[in-house]
Amino acid sequence: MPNPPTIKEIAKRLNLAASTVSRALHDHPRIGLRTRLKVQELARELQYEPNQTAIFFQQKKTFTLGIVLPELSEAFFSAAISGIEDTANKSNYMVLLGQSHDDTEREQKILEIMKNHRVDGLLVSLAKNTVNYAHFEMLRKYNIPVVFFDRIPNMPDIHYVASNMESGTIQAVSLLLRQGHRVIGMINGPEKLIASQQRTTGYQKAIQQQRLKYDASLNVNADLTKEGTRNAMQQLLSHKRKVTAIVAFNDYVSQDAVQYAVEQGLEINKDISFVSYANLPISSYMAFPPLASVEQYPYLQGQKATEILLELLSGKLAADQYQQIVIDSRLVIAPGR
Amino acid sequence: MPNPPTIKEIAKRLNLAASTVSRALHDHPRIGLRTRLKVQELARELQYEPNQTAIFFQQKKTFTLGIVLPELSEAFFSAAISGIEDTANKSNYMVLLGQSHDDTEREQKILEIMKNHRVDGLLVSLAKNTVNYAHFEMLRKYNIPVVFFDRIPNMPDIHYVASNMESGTIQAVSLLLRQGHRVIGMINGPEKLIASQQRTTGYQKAIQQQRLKYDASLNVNADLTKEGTRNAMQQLLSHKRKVTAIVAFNDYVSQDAVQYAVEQGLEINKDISFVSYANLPISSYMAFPPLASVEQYPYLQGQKATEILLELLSGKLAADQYQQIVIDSRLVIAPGR
DNA sequence: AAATTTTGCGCAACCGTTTGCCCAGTCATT
DNA sequence: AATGACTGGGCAAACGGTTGCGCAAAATTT
Repeated sequence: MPNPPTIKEIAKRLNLAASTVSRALHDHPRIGLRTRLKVQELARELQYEPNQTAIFFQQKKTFTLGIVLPELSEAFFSAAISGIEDTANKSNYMVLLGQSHDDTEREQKILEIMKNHRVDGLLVSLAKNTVNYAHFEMLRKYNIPVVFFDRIPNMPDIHYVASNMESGTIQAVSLLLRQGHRVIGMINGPEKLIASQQRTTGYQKAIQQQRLKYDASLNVNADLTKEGTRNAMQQLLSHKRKVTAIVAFNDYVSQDAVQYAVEQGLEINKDISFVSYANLPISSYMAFPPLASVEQYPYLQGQKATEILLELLSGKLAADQYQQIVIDSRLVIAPGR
Repeated sequence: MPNPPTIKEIAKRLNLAASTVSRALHDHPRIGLRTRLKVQELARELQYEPNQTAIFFQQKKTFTLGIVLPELSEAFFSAAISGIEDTANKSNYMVLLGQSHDDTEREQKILEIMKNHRVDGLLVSLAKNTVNYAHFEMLRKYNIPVVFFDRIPNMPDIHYVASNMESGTIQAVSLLLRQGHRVIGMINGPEKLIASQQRTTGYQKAIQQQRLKYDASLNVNADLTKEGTRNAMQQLLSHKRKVTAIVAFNDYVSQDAVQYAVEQGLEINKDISFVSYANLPISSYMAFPPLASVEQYPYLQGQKATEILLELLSGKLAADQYQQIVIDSRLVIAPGR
């Protein structure tokens, strides 16, 4: 009862060496069948369980993956983490969690702690204002592999999984164009974000496919806050051309924009229509859900990123074989529309 | 560059014993000022960092808390985990995550793995169909303290933090009564859930405070699925007395119920009104948000539960001083109503 | 029957840190 | 000058498991 049984304990009782017991438990071929069975039986009887901390220490490996992401309360991330967890668990890895709450400083601290905790590898989605990547460079020295997902840094020589917003954006804008919209506003995210740039590119391509002219003043960068969105809407609604449709950065932004439009007396889906990028599984309950939404496959992203990390850890992949996986986003038409 | 510096390394370079270095780094008073400074300087220079896995092993402590909960995609839990994480981090603990996805079997597996990973303690919110608690009893043998939160087992001698749904329910029903409603339906959760029972009690008390009679047929148990909710609504709407208000188990249920009512041609907030229990921070975007919602303070619950666990771990609290904290829920009127 | 290989197991070091105990030198007390 | 009390530091064990190497006995080959 007091102390959990150890290998030494088993060895003593059976008059064997600890090494023999260890090997027997691992079905080492050099151990005779009889002793092997004896050992395994006693181990079962004593309910022996290896002390993982000892193994971690000895093997210099913790079977732990660190996850650093901005906010679990964002549906995208809580879906992604399920993909991560499921994949990690299949390979007997556990998941250490850290939320940056979109604060770079906190992100750095978490990284520091995780490094000290000796996680085997890291899965990271950046805080939205992280522009300095020194804390990630630092990890290279410690040989801790990092795979980024979704919010990836603008940095060479990294592993990442991200969705390409371009394809989904093309589809979204094309849909609006097919529906006859000609003046389409875009509430985009922070300019430096890759995801914002991809949205811009997609928007341009879709417009130009129809031999229309791209009007940069219809593409407004906002900061994803409610206030920012409202300002962007104000700007778009006062555009000299009449905006009849909006592509919003994500569902949260979309809903804030809808709210503003309603306040301005506009009738949704008549005066103005919305498409968005899927963050919310519950948008069917919304007063005015977007016409369509670009799916970003969060679970899949988490899964792929974890798979890469695991391959890096198992040596199947060399650290400098940089994996850069892009998952095409895809437009999903809201049911019943 | 090859191996990270160790205490032994420092000791060798300074011609000291490892023990002296260790003590010097910990500002042990028995070490002279001069050597202490010398050691600390070299440590800084070499960028020495203690090998946590070695410390974990030696101290039989991992500074890791295991979190087991049903679903991070439920807003309640993603808020709770922030409370947990923040509190844990303050005391230099990290958080190991495991989602049961409301599957008892998976819950057991996670517990097993976490035990093997030697987490110092556990914070658990039960899968909704967990009725057998053997896997938790097992943890006692390993001296791993567990604090339950929100979804707590019906079991004596445990630590827990949970919100008491009764107070909020009384307030919710009272509000409806004040507004003139006399026939109030309740879509409750699974009968065996403590949270369901508390809702029932609260409902009864509020009714009886007004010298009205409790009608059990107005209190319907459902399984929280969309179908279950629709069945419950059907039952309530066909009640011989005309139901003019509904208390829904949570916001998800509420929205499903609203949807059903709308389909039946009822006008929300006129023919029928809804109050609910807060799960969704975004209900302001809903087509028909509940009139009011019972707040359950997820962040606070996570925080309190973690505080208790930390006190248990630090020995401030004995394992058998069972902490059972109940946080009163409180009705929050939706803004602008 | 001798030489060789195989089989089965033990010895001991090692991973990095902490900590109880011991010891030598220094200083202060009688 | 002898005794005692500090001061500053070292020795070695311990935490639990793994693994390279060595060695004897058994089995096989010649």
